[in-house]
Amino acid sequence: MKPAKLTSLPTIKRLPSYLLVVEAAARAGDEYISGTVIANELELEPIQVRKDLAVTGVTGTPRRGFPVRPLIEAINDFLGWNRERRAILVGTGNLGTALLGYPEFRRHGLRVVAAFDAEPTKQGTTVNGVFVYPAEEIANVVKREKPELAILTVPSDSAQAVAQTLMVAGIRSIWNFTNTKLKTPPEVIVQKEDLSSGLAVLCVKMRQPDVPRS
Amino acid sequence: MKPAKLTSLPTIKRLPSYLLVVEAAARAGDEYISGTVIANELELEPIQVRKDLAVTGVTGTPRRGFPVRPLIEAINDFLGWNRERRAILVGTGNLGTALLGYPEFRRHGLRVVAAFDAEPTKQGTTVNGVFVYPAEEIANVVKREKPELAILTVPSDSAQAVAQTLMVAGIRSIWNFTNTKLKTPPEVIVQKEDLSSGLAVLCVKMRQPDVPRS
DNA sequence: TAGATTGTTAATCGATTAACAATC
DNA sequence: TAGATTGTTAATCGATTAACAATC
Repeated sequence: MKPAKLTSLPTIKRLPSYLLVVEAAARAGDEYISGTVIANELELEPIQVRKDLAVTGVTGTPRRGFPVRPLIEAINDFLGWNRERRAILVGTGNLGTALLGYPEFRRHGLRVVAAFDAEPTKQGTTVNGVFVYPAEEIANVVKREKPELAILTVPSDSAQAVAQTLMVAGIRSIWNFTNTKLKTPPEVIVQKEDLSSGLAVLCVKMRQPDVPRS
Repeated sequence: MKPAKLTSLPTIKRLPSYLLVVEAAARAGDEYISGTVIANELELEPIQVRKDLAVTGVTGTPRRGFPVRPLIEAINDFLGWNRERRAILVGTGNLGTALLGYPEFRRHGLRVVAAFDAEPTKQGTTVNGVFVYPAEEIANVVKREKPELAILTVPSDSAQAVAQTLMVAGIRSIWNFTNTKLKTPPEVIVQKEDLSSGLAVLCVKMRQPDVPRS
C-alpha cells in the first residue's frame, strides 16, 4: 500500500481561513460554495483552493461547488478540531492571559485544564477561568490531568528549563510562544509562533512594498 | 540598472532568529560567528544561513565566519529595526494588552504612541503605559501623532469597520491580529498574524508526526 | 601549510499555476 | 442544451540544497 502523500504545510495553514469562509456561507444559509467564491473572498487562486480542499476528501459538484455542511465537518475533521484536546499553559503573563481568554481556541477543541506560574502572587488565583498552580506542581498535575500538549508563554530565559520540566513530566507536544529555539528530542513536537517574524515581514514590506504577499 | 532581486519571504522570516543567535554570541564576547554555528543552533542547513545572510551585504571571512557586530547592525538595518516606528493600537482586550506589554517590540523600534478602545470603562486609562482613547478619536489622534502603522486587535466582527476608519484617517500599514481577511486597496500593506494557522499545523503534526518541520 | 568556511553557480525539490477533459 | 466548475495531469516557478573554487 503506497503511503498517503503528506499534506504540505502551506495547505494546512490555509485551511483555517477556508473554514471561516465556509462557516460564513453556512450561516448565510448556502448549501454549496464554489472554490472560486472562496478564492475571491481570500484573494487566492481558485485552483489553489480546489487543490487544498482535496485533502479533506470532500468532492465537489461541477457548477455548484462543494457542499457546505460536509465541507465544514471534513475540514474540522482533518485538523482534529472536532474533538477535545486537553492542554496546560505555563506562564500567565500578558500573553498567557490573552491566550487563556481567546475563545477561538475553545471552538477548536482546545481545553486548557490548568495554568502554571512561578510568581507566588498568581498561584492559587484563577485567570480567565483557569486555576493557576505553582510551577513546581507541573509534574503532579500532568500526571493527574493527562494533557496532550503544553502552551509555553514564559519569559524567554526560562523557556528551555520549563520545556525540560514539561518533557520530563511526559508532555510530547509544545506550542512555543517564546522566541527561544527549544532543544528537544525528535519525538517531541514543537510548534513555534514567532511574532518577530511577522514584524520583520511587515517592516520589510513597508520599506519595499513589492515583496510578495503571503 | 537591473532591479535588486527581492528578498524571499522565508528568508525575511528567518532573519529575526539569526539576530537572536548573533546577539547571544556578542554577549558571549565572540568577534566572529560562522554560518555553521548559527545553523546548528537553529537546526537549519549552513548553506541556507549563508544564503540568507547574503541579503544583509555583510561578507564573511573563510575559516572565521561573519563579524558579529557588523552583522547585528546589518540585520537590524535590513529589517528597519534600528529606527523608531510610531504605531497606534486599536482594541485593548487581552491580546492588545499583551502586545502593549511586549518589550521585544520596543527593542525593534516599535513605539506605540496611542491606544483606542470602544469600551468607555477603558477610555482615559493607561494600559502598560499607553493612554487609551475612545475609538472615535482615531482620526484626530492619527492627524496629530502621525503613526506609520496600526496594530489591529479588535474583535473580528468589527475588524473591517475599524480598518476602514484607519485607512480614512490615513493609515497605510496594518498589522492585523484578527482572523478577518481585510478588504483593502493595493497600496495598503497588511500583515496578518494567524494563531489559528499555528494551531492547525500543531494539530496535524500531533496526528501525523511526519509532516515537514518548518 | 592544511583545512574550515565563504560565496557563487548549478541541480534538485516541492509548491503553485496552467491546461483541459469530465460532468452536472 | 450550454457553460461554470471540478479534479487530474503536466508545466512553471521559486526556494532549498549541492557542488566546488576561492581564501584566509
